[in-house]
Amino acid sequence: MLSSRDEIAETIRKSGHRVTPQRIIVYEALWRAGSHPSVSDIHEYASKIDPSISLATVYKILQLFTEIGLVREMGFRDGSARYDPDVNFHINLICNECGKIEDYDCISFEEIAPNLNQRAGFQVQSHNFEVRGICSQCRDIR
Amino acid sequence: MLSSRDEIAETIRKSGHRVTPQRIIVYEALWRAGSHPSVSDIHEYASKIDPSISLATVYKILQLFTEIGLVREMGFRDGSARYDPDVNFHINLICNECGKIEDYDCISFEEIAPNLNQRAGFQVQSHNFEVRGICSQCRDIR
DNA sequence: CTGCTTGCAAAACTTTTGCAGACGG
DNA sequence: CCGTCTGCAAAAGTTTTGCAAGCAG
Repeated sequence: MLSSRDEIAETIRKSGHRVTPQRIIVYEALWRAGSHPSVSDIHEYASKIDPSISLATVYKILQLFTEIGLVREMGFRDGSARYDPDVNFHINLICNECGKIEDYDCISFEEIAPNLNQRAGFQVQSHNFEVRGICSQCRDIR
Repeated sequence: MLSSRDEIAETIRKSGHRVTPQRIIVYEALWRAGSHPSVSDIHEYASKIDPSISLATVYKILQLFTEIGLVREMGFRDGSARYDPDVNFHINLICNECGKIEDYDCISFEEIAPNLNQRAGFQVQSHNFEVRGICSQCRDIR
């Protein structure tokens, strides 16, 4: 995570966009509104800090953050999008029973698909690696 | 792909569900309505075979197929869900420019995350590995 | 026959859009 | 100050639901 507000502001500014209070709040909400939060989660958390922040604004900011690589859009299909502020390569373990999402570290992407750029001519910008199943807690309950 | 209608019917029956013409049509549409089709794509294709098939029915059937492992729900977030009838482990290369989705084979999942079940107590049911970027064609145009 | 499935239409959500006013640099 | 950004409200989609009628087994 980017440690301070200054660092976040710097990243936004460098990408050619303006630093606004709403953007700072949304970035904080991304990390604090629970793990892999939905847009609603983020908006709910952000509203605690600034009740006037609008849902549409949250959508727009998340779109911007995705473009500049500050967050990763998860293809979590429960009707709504989920966001992962950890943009480093990792596996998301999603429990089909309780819905919990856990991060799991594995070997590097380069080891998984060596020279993807040369072989397929594909220039990688982001990853989304989801594995669904039953987590240990839900398995034990059964 | 399951080669014949009989095989598909058998799989559905074995899962404890009824075999209906709509289910057979949707399964065929999954493979023929283009690569990684959306629900609309599938419904459109299915309608050519049976114009009376309803969109709600297609949704319900896709939900069932996902549960019994006959198809994989992709977390492709362009507003609508996408489905991949190839449930074998592979990478989906998604072009951020033109939207094209390509399949890419890589090392096995067991090599990527060895003994996931023992290590994390996670019982894997399905995979969804998406890599976004720019495809060779779009890169050449630039 | 029984009760799972379908089709229809409405409802519930999520996400996008257009615009006037606010404000960051 | 200029041009980007926000908030609002409406619009556009997508997905779900309830129910009566239809069919698979």
